[in-house]
Amino acid sequence: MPDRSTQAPPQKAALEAPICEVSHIHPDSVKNAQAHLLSTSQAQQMAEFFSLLADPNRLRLLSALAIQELCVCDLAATLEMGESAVSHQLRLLRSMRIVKYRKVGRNAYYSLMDQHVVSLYQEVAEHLKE
Amino acid sequence: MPDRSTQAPPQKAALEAPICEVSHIHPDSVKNAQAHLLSTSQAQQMAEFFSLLADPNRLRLLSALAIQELCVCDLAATLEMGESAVSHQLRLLRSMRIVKYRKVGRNAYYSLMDQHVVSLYQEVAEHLKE
DNA sequence: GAGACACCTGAATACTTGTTCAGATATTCT
DNA sequence: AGAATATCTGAACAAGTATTCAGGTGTCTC
Repeated sequence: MPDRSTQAPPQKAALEAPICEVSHIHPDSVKNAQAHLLSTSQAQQMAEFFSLLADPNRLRLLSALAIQELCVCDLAATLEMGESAVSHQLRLLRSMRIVKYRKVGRNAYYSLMDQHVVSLYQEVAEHLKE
Repeated sequence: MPDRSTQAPPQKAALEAPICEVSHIHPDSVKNAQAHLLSTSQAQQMAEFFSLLADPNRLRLLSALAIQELCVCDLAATLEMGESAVSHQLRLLRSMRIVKYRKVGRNAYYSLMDQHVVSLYQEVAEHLKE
């Protein structure tokens, strides 16, 4: 990590002006940062994943499923929300392969795809204790 | 984890009807799940945190800051977005103590508060490779 | 087969969120 | 002091998202 600490920026504007029209930036820093930057598609994909965890109801659903397999109506009763709402949320979680389900008669029993997500949100829970 | 596997639910409706009016649920499962459920406030707080990571531009900002300290105009140039937009996003990240900044003259150099967030999104990056 | 049940789905509404624009603040340089 | 620069901020608009409602599918029981 280059140390530009308290003194002024290394070069005022780089006399040999590059492609960019704005001259007040630090071209070397920008180049270096761009080289390690997350690609747009990667960022998009990750953002979609985090979006799924960015809702209180979905997190509570996951915390319930972390303990035991549950059917939709039990989840609805547990969280005190409508079965339709639960179903919609579960569909989202299913589309990202975070939960799976199994049909038994007219019930659908949902469970976590793996414990990965649980360890993820436990990490965040610890981070928030500070 | 209680195994309700392929056979029918343990009790049809619990003859001694409890507080709830809906009788088709599995009261024991619901109670057990509720006992381990994430509290509303905890879920809310965690959802807010994940929301911050649920945006492509913010993730790209963080990936740039993971490499080196950068000022606002460099970040704007790196991500090819307006300085105002960058500033707004940085304010959000600041409010959750994910980034910090230090003023040098008229520049504001931003950096990560800690590496915690980086390891978090690297975990997700791996999860998405499947 | 008729009816009840558990769940799913699509459309409509209300809410949340990101970006832009215009202007404000603070710092440097002459 | 005045001009230029770097960043910040608030309001307005556009885009995305959650919830509700009404109805649809498949399964079980009588």
